[in-house]
Amino acid sequence: MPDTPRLLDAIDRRILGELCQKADLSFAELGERVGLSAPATHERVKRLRADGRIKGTTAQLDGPAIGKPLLAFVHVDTSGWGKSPELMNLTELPELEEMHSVTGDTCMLLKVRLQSSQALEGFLSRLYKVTGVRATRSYVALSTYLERGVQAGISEELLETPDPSIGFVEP
Amino acid sequence: MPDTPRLLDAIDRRILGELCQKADLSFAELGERVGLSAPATHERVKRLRADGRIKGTTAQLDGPAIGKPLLAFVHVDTSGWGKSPELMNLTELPELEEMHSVTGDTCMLLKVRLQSSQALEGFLSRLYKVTGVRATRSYVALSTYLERGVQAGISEELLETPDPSIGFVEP
DNA sequence: AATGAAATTACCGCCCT
DNA sequence: AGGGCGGTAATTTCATT
Repeated sequence: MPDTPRLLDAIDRRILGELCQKADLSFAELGERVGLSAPATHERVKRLRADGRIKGTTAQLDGPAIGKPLLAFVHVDTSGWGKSPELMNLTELPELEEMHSVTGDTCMLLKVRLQSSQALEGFLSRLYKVTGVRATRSYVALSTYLERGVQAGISEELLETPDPSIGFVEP
Repeated sequence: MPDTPRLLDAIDRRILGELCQKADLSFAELGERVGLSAPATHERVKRLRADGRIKGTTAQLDGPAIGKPLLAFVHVDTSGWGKSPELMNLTELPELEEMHSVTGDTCMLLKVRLQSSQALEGFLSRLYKVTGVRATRSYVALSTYLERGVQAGISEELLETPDPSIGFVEP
């Protein structure tokens, strides 16, 4: 299975664009939107899955509506680096949604969605029991203005050479 | 429309647990897993949608496989507060996946997925053009160990009173 | 265009107020 | 008696060849 089996054409992108917003379309409906017959569309989607472009389809749950009104991002400073088995154990907690190692002043970035601030305290307490965890910094979400999965589109705009006369620095 | 129309029972939670992992099960299959007939399961799912527990279903795209290998979290310092129309314009960029206002030393937290580091530069450049944006700090993901949507489960573990003898502080 | 599977509706019965 | 909920059967829509 090659890494980039085939190139995506315009129709593939439109299919991905539709499916990442609403995955429960019928193939007939999806085909109509992209200008293909149902079976042809089905074939495309099967290919996109086989090529690993589409990893699967999931239901989007509403955090507050299922009892998890609190969203937080936790930066973690560790003494060691990367994937420790102990750290990976946290993965079993359904409250943990993301775990990335990142560049910058911290090593690990976690995204957690919790029942309450008490649960956040419980989570941090759990985190500090992991050997190698030095310190944490938490950012609690006050409002979420946008939250969605990977989008198919790509902006030309961002690839333009930035105007050097404007200039910016990260401190 | 009441905020919490009905309470979730054990079967609802199991349905949510299945669907947030794999939303393209047949109702027959899903029903088998939770111990209900297909129509009864369908009824439950319809209710969970109507009550806003399930917001929709989406395809999970693979970032690298669709040409976006770079994931970054950008903390933004703004002079004003909250939702400015100018900031909300960024929402149109498919590279922007999340935007939250957060507690802590920065005001806004963004999640972006991009084609390249050049595109990240382009994005930051675009960001600095928004009035009120003072400074940014970017965390680029080196490895993603876990990335998933809202999970249905809730850990009892985190609600236990933390052992006060351990103790921890956020600096 | 045809076949088989699945979603969806209709309708009936049970249980617990 | 009635409302909520689940089961079976019938129908329509959709996936798949």
